[in-house]
Amino acid sequence: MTDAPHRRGADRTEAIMRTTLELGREIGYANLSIEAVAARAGAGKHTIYRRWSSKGALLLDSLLSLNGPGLDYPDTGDVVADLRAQIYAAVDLLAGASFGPLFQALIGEAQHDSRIAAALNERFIAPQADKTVARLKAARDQGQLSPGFDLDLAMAILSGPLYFQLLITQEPLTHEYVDRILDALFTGMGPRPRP
Amino acid sequence: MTDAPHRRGADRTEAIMRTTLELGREIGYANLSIEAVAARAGAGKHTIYRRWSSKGALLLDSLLSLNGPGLDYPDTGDVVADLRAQIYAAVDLLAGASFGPLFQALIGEAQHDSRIAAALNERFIAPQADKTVARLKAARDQGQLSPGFDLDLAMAILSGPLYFQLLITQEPLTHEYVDRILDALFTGMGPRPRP
Amino acid sequence: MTDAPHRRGADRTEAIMRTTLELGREIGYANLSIEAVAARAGAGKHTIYRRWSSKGALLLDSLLSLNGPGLDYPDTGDVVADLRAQIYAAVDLLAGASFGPLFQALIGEAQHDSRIAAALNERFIAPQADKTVARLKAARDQGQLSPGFDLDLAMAILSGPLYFQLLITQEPLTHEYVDRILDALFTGMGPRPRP
Amino acid sequence: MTDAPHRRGADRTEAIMRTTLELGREIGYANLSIEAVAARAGAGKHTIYRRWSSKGALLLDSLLSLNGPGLDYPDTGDVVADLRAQIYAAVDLLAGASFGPLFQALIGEAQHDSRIAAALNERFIAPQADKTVARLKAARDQGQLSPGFDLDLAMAILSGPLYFQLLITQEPLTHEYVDRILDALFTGMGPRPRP
DNA sequence: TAGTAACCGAGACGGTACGTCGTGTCTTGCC
DNA sequence: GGCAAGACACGACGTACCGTCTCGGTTACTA
Repeated sequence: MTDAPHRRGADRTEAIMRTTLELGREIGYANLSIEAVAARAGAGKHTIYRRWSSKGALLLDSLLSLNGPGLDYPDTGDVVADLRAQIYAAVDLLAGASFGPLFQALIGEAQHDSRIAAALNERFIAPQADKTVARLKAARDQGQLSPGFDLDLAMAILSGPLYFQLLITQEPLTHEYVDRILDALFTGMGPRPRP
Repeated sequence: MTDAPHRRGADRTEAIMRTTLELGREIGYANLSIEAVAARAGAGKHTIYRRWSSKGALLLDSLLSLNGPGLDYPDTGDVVADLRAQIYAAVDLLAGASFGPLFQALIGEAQHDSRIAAALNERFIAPQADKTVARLKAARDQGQLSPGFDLDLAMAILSGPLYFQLLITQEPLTHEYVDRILDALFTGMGPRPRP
Repeated sequence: MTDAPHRRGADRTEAIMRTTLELGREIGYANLSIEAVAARAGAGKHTIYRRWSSKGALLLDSLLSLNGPGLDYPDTGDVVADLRAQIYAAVDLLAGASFGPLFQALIGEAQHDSRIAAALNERFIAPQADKTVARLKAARDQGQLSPGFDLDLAMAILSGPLYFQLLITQEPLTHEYVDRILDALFTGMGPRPRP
Repeated sequence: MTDAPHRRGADRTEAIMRTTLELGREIGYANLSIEAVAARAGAGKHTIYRRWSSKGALLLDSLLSLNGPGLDYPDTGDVVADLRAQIYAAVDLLAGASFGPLFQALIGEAQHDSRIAAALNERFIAPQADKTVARLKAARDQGQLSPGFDLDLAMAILSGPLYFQLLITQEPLTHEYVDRILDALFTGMGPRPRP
């Protein structure tokens, strides 16, 4: 009817991904199995394996199919405000009750499966980082940051502590904590030590 | 004969942990199974399950059994040098060819298993962090850092980017990168932005 | 090609039963395990459990798959000769070197597992008994036996001592012994006691 | 204190056998394990293995420890009445609700374990049979039975159908059925067939 | 419009590992 | 020195998924 070229195929793909997220939220990633997704989705296992090579790949696609909108930076002229807005959004996604645990589990999976790691990087992490770096670069070009400002390192200082908290100490990620990091990055930690 | 109190038990425990590391290095964490460890160690599966509740718990203990010495800070009076030395050591352990992949996989496992996460934190992460914070505090008390210096945040800025690189972007962790972070923390990123 | 309806399934079923008998003869029923049958047959354990609920059920089917022909009575007009022929055949099967031990073990198993007992009865014992009773009935109808002749009891007297010898005293079952029982049944034990 | 030479030992032996019967009646022979008996009896496994070589041997001893009195034939002069009394008693024991299932299971076990079979024969079956044969012999010697009366066969005809019913068809054993067999043996089945 | 190829559900299949249970042997320490 | 307690190596249990495969029964393109 519509112009969708592979109607049946796309339907199944979406149904499977939807089921994956649904089931994943219910029973957690560790208990999730392709077998169970197939059963719940009313799909044959083959139909899943035809599309994805592993549980991780399936979840990755499923999660990425969510943020159709994507997180784009507006450039309001205020770097800090822009970064803050964007990081708030990212934190809400990663640490939110809905899909936070699945995101977290997916990053966990990436530690055993380098293909997942690569795909996760390429399709989720890098785009985010690139936008952050681009926004910082714009600020630097406009003279808001010193010419020697290390863009990549700044990005890492903004992201690292958050992922550290998410993955390692497993404490809740709050907006307040984001503020502290932003503050430290742009205001500094205080006078340098005198060795 | 000797004063060894639980000779038989301790013997098996050590043998199993040794085998776990050996086999883990050979075939990787994902392919590691309790069954295989038992077989290789000449132990019954029950003997393993009696001690550890999961593959992750076994690997955690096995890895922690390695650095009996632990990484202690000398206080040379130079905070930056002391931190650098300690972080170098940590990075060499986490990213080293020997056990780096296993450490990484263990952190991955912690994302699906909250008991592993808690144990990992309590027995590996927190002690390290505490020492770092203590060393920073000593420096602050001695006036080498400003009174408002946020110790915990500094620790997070030192650790976060490293774990980010280890777990997320999966790029190699170098001493040079550690230097950049230390530099950024204590020297600053440059003048603050003018919003 | 042919009319075989469930080719793949039937193939595995037969292969598994064949292996069961083969392995059972080699190592005995007590040492037989579903695990070992699966391994020898090149089958997954699940494939066995899908068909049979226990070792006993598997052996029962395997043994029954043997005598496709079955033991049928010809009616030559001579009851005793007909019975003799049929009982000889039964005794040869039950006490034969090939499968006797397995039959015996199966009857043993039936003592702990009432489902086995029921199936064994229904599919092996009862058909045999029915045929014997039918042959006796024909003889009685033709006036070769007295009208009050107790068919069921006669059947029990023909079978009981044989199973007693097989299962309880574990002495070898000979044709000569069958003859003695037949003789006793139809000729009598001698004059009745005078109380 | 008393003259019992191995007081502690005998105590344990009895306690273990008592527990075996108790537990056997509760959960059935198939589910019975030496481990469970030891636990319930508050005994070490070693203490059991020191005395019995297998579950079957333990149960055999336990069951035999029951009928301290034993079943002795009075010789009232009436063979049939004497036999009837004794067989009633045997049937009540073997098919009784209390220990019948355990007896039955033990006979089942004997089919896989020839040591059990031998012991069962020697200590339970043969003594019974011997007494029966002896009683029959006395009757024959007193002229109550014909000189050619086959004592062993008569014993087998008396026992066989009962065990057949107990072990094979698993129908209840009644006194009425015993009567039918006695009747057939001593009164005959009717006129011989004319071949 | 008929044929035909791809896709699909269902699920059988050979595997691997799971976590549990019971075996029979052993070691330890109490009494 | 017998005993309770239970650790130990071992082997099998029955289950769960894996990833591959075969089977028919629809689609939906192609000729």
